[in-house]
Amino acid sequence: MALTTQQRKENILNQVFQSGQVMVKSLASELSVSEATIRRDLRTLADEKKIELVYGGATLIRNSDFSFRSKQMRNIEGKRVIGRLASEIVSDADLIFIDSGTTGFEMSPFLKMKRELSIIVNSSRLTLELADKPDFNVISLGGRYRPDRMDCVGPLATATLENLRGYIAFIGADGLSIEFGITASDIESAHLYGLAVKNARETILLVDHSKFLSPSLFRIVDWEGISRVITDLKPQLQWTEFLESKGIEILYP
Amino acid sequence: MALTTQQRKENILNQVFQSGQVMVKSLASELSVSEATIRRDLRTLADEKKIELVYGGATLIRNSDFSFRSKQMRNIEGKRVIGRLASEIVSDADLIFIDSGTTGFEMSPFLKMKRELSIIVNSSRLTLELADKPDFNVISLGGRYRPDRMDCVGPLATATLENLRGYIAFIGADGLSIEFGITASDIESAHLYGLAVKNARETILLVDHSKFLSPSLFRIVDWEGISRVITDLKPQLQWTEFLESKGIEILYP
DNA sequence: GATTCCACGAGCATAATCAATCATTTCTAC
DNA sequence: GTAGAAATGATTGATTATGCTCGTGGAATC
Repeated sequence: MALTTQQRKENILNQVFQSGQVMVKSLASELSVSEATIRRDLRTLADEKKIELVYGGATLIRNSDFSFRSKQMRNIEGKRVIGRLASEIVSDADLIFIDSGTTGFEMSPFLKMKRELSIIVNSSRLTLELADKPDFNVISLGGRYRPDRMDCVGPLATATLENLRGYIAFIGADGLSIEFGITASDIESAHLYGLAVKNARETILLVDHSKFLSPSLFRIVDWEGISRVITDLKPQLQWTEFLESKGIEILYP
Repeated sequence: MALTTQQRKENILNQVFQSGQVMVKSLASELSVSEATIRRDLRTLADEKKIELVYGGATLIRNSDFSFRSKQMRNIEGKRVIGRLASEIVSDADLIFIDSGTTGFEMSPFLKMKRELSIIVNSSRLTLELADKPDFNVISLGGRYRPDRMDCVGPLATATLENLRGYIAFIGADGLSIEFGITASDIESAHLYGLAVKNARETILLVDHSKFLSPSLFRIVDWEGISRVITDLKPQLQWTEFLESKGIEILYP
């Protein structure tokens, strides 16, 4: 049988996914091509991160790489620090909510060190990232899916959220203002996260230093619902004084 | 035979949909035109995103496979055919529900030729697959996420579904039984899809021929809610008679 | 650690396929 | 009928795929 290169590669991929491993020799005889061709195929597939080369053949890829960390990663280091600090608040078997922003996403590697967490999310990135840990229970909110942000919002999301209480909410705002409160750059996120805070047992705010004094258009909540703020640098005096007056704890490295 | 350009392209498209793959050489001899003409046709169709060029011919649009294909690729060709037939029922701007099975997933390349669909899903695979088309409105059900099936089920999913009506449901059963009805292999899927059928305006059943006479444990619904059955091979006489007596239309290639 | 075996990658030759171009034919509008 | 446009077929050079050989080096056995 004369297979095209595409068909052959698909065949190889199927075998890899099926049995977790393939060998150059057997593929060559099975597909009636030379071992050189098989090696070339495997190398191409490996370049595309579809498989992983091993001596004698290829295997499934280990790191299910869903991390498109390329764009909009301003101050990624700061967000990672915040993610680590935030994770320290979480205990085994906790019930938490994480919003769909990049800061919350940075919690995931540290959260994976915990055990038996239940995690409410509206982000498909976080779902995929966290769900591969078998003892985690990931609850997706549902709703209208926004491809650009990879999250779900809208009435269906809020309706689902109304059925959930007792969680610790981790919210990453787009902007902060002493007078106006915590803000987001789009109204649907603001509405959903406002409800998330309202129903939460406790709310932790995750904001890197650039968010102070740069409010966005839509208010999520005012300061009443917030119990702690985690950031990457010590805020200015006016902020520390303000937050202290509100009884809000400030955490930074 | 003298075909017009248009007829020839339709013929090519049909072949691609039927077998998933066409080759320049065979098309040229089959349609009695030069290979150059075939290449031009294929390039035009590829420019219209109808097919994808590969070395030696063309294939269906490739779904962005990550590790999905790992299991349950039994009878993938049959499922693709069913997916194509099912898509023909869908019109532009329709509201549809698709379950999280592989058969439903095979509808996606054909659905992408439609416009302005609203699609209710509980599968993150389908979400990611369909959401990159800007005029599509993807509604995710939410609920407890199951990593192995990449879908959401449970009370939160059913609660969200209770808010939605008027859609056409496409359900891919795991098994069929004349006495017991349509069945699934896990109770949570069965419960969710049972509700999906109950609230649907119309329900289309997608089952490849292997599902006939192999019922699973958990009933989704009995036959009352089903208006059409789409399969890949003509069922046995007892099935055609039974479905006819229930007023259920049968579609196969 | 030394030896043997064999997988691997690079380079080359061959064959198949593709893209671009041009001449010819067919279709269409006037 | 004629001119212009579109479609087709053939040709050519470029690209891609494949198989073979050979030198290198990793892996297993002793």
